[in-house]
Amino acid sequence: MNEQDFLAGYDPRDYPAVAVTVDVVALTIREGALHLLLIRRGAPPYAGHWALPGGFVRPDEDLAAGARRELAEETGLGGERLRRVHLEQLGSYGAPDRDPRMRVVSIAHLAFAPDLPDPVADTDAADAVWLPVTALASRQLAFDHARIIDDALERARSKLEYTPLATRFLAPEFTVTELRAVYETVWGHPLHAGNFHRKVLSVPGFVESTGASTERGGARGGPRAKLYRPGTARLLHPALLR
Amino acid sequence: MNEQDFLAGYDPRDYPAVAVTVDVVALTIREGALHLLLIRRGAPPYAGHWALPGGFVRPDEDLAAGARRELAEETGLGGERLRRVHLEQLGSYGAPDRDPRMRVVSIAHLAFAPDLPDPVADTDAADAVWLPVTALASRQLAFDHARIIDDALERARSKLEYTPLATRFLAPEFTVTELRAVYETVWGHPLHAGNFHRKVLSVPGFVESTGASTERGGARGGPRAKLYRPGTARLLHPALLR
DNA sequence: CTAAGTTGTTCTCAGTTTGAGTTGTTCTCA
DNA sequence: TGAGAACAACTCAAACTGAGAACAACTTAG
Repeated sequence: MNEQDFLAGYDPRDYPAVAVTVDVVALTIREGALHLLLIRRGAPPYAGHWALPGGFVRPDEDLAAGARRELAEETGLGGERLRRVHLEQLGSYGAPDRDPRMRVVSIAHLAFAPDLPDPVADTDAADAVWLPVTALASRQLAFDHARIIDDALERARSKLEYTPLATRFLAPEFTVTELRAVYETVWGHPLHAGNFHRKVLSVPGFVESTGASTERGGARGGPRAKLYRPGTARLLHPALLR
Repeated sequence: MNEQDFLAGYDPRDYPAVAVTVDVVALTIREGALHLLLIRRGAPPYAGHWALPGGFVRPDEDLAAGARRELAEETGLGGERLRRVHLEQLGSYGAPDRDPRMRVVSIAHLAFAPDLPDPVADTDAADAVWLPVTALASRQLAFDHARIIDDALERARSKLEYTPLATRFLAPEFTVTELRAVYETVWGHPLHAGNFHRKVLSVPGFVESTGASTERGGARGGPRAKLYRPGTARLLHPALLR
C-alpha cells in the first residue's frame, strides 16, 4: 500500500473518541495579591462549582491559539493588550475518569497578565471573576482543576526564579520596587530590598533603564523611582533565589 | 461556546475527531554517548522515516501509563527494570497539520533509563534502535518529531541542573565519577572533577554513601571509588551549574 | 617485581556572590 | 516644618565557585 492509498482508505472514526480541550490558569496581581481567573459553571456536571476557563480545541486551531482565544473570550481582551499576555503550555491532564461524561484530555496553559479589567461573563458562564488564590481553599472546584491550579502556581513560582517573566505582571515600564512586589506576592514572602535591587540590575538583560523616573514619589513618601522596561534576556543567569 | 454547555447532552461522534497519542523520547547512555530510542516506520505516512515510539492512548489508560506501555513494548522491558525508568510529561504537540491523516494531538514524554538491552522490533515497527543523538542530523524524522526531540534534549539538560535525575541513567549504586560522566555526556562538555565531587557531596539529599567501594580501580588505574545511591532530595538546592 | 601512568579524593586559594544591615537623600503627609 | 517612608547606594562577613595542586591507591607495561 502506498501513502496515497493509505490516506484514502483511512477512517479516523475507527479510533477511540477522545475530546481535547484547552484550559487556562490566568494569573494577575490586583491590589498586591495574586489572583486567578475562574468561571462559575452553569450546567452539570459540577454545576455551581468554579472552573478554569477553557473549551474545545477547534479543528484548525493550534493549542496555544485555542488557549489565547479562551482567555480573550473571558477577559474581553484583544489586540495589543492580549498579545502582551504571556502564555505557555503547562501540561496535559488526561486521567480516564476526570470528566464523568467521556474521555477528555485537557491541555492546560499558564498565563501571566498585568492587572486586567473585570472579566466579562459571557452567555455560557454564570459568572467569571478574578479570585485571590488565598481564597481557593474555600471554593469547590470542578474536575481536577484544583490539581491543575496547584501545578500552575508552582510553575509560576519557579519560572520567576530563572526567567524575566515577572515583568509580564507589570506595565511596559516599571520600577524595581514594583518588580520586587511581584516576586514577594508570587513567592509569598518579603525580600531584602537592597539585595533585590543589586541583583536585578546585575543580571544581564533582565531590565534596561528608560532614563525616566516616576512622576511622583511613593504613596507614603520617598523619592521618585527610576523606570525600567523588560530587557532582552529570556533566561536569568544567574537565577534569582527564592 | 465553552466546554460545559458543549459537553452537556453531547454525542462525541458528532464532533470532528481528534486523536490523542503518546510519544516517548527515551534517553540512555551507552558507551559514553547519549542515545535515544527510535523506530523506523513501516507504514505510511512517513514510511521508512524514523520516529519516536508512540501510539494511541487506550480508552481507559492514563497518559503516563500509555507512555510507559509504549516504552515497554519497544524495549521489551518489564517489572522492576521498567519501574526504575524515570518518565515525565514533556508537553503536547497539536499543530493542526502535524499529521496528514487527521487531527492528532500528541502528549510527548521524556524517559531517563540506565543502559538497556537492544530494543525489540515488534510487528508495527520495521526497526527499532538506540541511536546516538549526534547522529540525528542525518536522519529523516517523521512528523514534528525533530522538534519534540530538540525540546526533550533541552529539558533533559536543564533537569540535570536542579534535580537528582542524573542518577536515573545509572545503576542503583554508582560512583561520583560515573555521575559526573552522565553530566558531561548530557551537557556535552567536561566538568572539573574536584569541584564536581565537592558539590555533589555538599548538596543535601543528592546522594548518600553506601559505605562500600568498587571491587577494582578504574580500567586504567586509580584507587577504588566509593559507592553511592540516590538520596531522598527531589530538587537540588543549590542547583548545579552547567 | 618495578616503574610509569591514571584516577579518586581532598585541599588550597583567590575571586565572586550572597545575606544582612547601614547610610544618605528625596519625597509625602500631617 | 517635622516625622516617617522609600529609593538607591554602600559595607562587610560568610558562603560559594573556578582553577589548580597534592597525594595515595590502584592499573598495566615491561
